[in-house]
Amino acid sequence: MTVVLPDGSELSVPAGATLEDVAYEIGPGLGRDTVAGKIDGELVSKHAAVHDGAHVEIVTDQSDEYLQVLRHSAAHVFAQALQRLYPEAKLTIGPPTDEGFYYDVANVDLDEEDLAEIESEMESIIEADYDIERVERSREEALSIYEDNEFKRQILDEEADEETVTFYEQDDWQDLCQGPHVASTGEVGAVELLDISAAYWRGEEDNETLTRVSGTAFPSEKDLEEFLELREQAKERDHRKIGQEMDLFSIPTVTGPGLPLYHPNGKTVLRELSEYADRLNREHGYDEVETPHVFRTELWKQSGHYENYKDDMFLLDVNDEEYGLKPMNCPGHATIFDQKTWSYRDLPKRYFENGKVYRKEQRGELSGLSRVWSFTIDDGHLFVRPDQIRREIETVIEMIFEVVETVGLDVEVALATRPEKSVGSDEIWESAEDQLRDVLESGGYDYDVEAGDGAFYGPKIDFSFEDALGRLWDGPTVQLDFNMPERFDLSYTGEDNEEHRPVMIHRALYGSYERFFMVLIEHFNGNFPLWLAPEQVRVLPVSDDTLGYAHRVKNALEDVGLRVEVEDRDWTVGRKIREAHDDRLPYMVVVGGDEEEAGTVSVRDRFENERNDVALEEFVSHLETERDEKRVEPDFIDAE
RNA sequence: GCCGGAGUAGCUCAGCUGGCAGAGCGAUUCCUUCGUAAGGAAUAGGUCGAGGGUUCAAAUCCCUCCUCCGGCUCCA
Repeated sequence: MTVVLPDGSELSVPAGATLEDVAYEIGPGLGRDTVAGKIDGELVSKHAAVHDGAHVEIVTDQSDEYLQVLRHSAAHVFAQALQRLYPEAKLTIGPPTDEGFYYDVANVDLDEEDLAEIESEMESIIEADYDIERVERSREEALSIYEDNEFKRQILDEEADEETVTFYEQDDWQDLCQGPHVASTGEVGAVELLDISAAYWRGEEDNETLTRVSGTAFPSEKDLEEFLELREQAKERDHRKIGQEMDLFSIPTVTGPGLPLYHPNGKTVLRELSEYADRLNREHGYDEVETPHVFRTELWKQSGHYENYKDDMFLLDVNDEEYGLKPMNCPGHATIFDQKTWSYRDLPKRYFENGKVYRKEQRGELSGLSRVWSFTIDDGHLFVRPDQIRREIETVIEMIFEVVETVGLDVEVALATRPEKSVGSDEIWESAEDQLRDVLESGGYDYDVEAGDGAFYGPKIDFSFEDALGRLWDGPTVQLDFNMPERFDLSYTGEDNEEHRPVMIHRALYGSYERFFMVLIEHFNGNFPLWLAPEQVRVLPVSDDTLGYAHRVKNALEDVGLRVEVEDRDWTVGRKIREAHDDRLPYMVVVGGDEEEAGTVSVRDRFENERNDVALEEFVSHLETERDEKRVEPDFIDAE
């Protein structure tokens, strides 16, 4: 039979060959170095048998996948160490992750102080350099080994359909596992246990709570140190820390959880963002609307939110009538649409509102600005004819990419398709999904398909961003909705003089301002582009003698709408510069007697570039351009 | 909501084997008027997250609650 190698070439191998055999077939050196392999893209043990026509790839310690294999083995080292110290601990699953590995265990009580002890036990296992061996056992034998471990038994019952299952052994310890693993525990190199948390068995809330210990592993101590260093640096970018440092926002205990207060600096950034969105919306034919923060629950019953999300809504009793803070803007917008009759000629109708909504999220979920109880959606709702869906979706995606590119973010795109529980006919779902897919394809966008992840009312395209720690958060979105028009009995009169049902499209360019702000803070590390910077220029007089001139410079900059302050504390120039850098100013200008006489300024930017004897008008006009073009970095002084 | 960690001055944090609540930064006042990353001195600033308990004595030990952090689960 033949297998296909990564370069597309074919290799013929004897029937029953394993990946390791394939590697030896390619070359004895590669055979010896083989750690694991991939068959049709799936990481498997080097002992796995290949099938005819399989796309195979050999994993050696030079491969990207090697780290995954090594970390999987590190999870085993952890589990062995744990069971040496706590023989009663029950193992469940312990896979590698992007950052390291974890192992979920039961029947053991751990706190952070125990980790150090386990870690040193792990180190002695690594030092002992036990061979890691793959062993096949019968199902019966496996079941008897796990007589007291209902989790492993469940795995055997549900996942192992073969009569033999594989174990990996090291020293006197073994674990039911498909592998692959490195050759010996010594190969694991450097490990560190990072965290202890809880996880539900099989990820289901009703199941047992397990203890999850997560850690990371690298081939060498040096790699581990580098990783930990990067992790520390990432924490420095945390929006909560920068938000405090730059006086952007706060979430004091007294206001309640997840209810952020925006300080003047933070509000300035948000205002710039909303002005940008307003401009884009106007350019694309949106009409701005406004709706209140609270409605009779009748409205939420009509929209269906009440029955689905009642427990997560803030409900109020007003004169014996129930009201609810709005968790979404769409019912309000649908109601506006419903206030008059529409012709097919009027569509698409595009409404827009920066609407603050309130959702009582689970307490354990709240986190900085990324998950809050009150947030503002840059919410757009489009009421369209079925034949207009494609064009409108296309435009929304263009708008989203304009925003994303303007700020220089990386975004991941996912098409979420019909879930099991959904409303709407097969035809309309199929057509809608096709149109979304088609827009993504013809636009040449890279995207993943998340099958069954759509909303119950329609398919959607989600755009997500990474935070400083690499966690993904949903941002912009565009969603089709077949449900809301039904529930609000929306209609328009068609060319045929019959009533027709419009389709609703929900969309947000930022997602929520809160979350987008969080992503931007971490993305820029607080070093906002000029157009977003809360304070754009700080004027630093050399001494009190030039305070007057400093204010004249400030006025000249403010005349073109720049945000400027004069540093008038009686500090040394060095100190003023230091402070302005700490405050992440894009630009500072130093003025003294020389500048006053010549009518110039000395410019310094956040990259510590300096340029003296600059004509004020030249600086002002550059800043206007830099701001209006939304350039990401200060570029008045070209780096030489 | 679940498991683990944490909450002390405006900020960052020390004190926590029980015995007078501390430091640095910031703030205020005074001196200094300074040329490209911290000039000097003095002063003020605290219900130690909240409530209860143990004790002669609690920031420190115990209980309950609140809030935050890391994961899990959830996310219209």
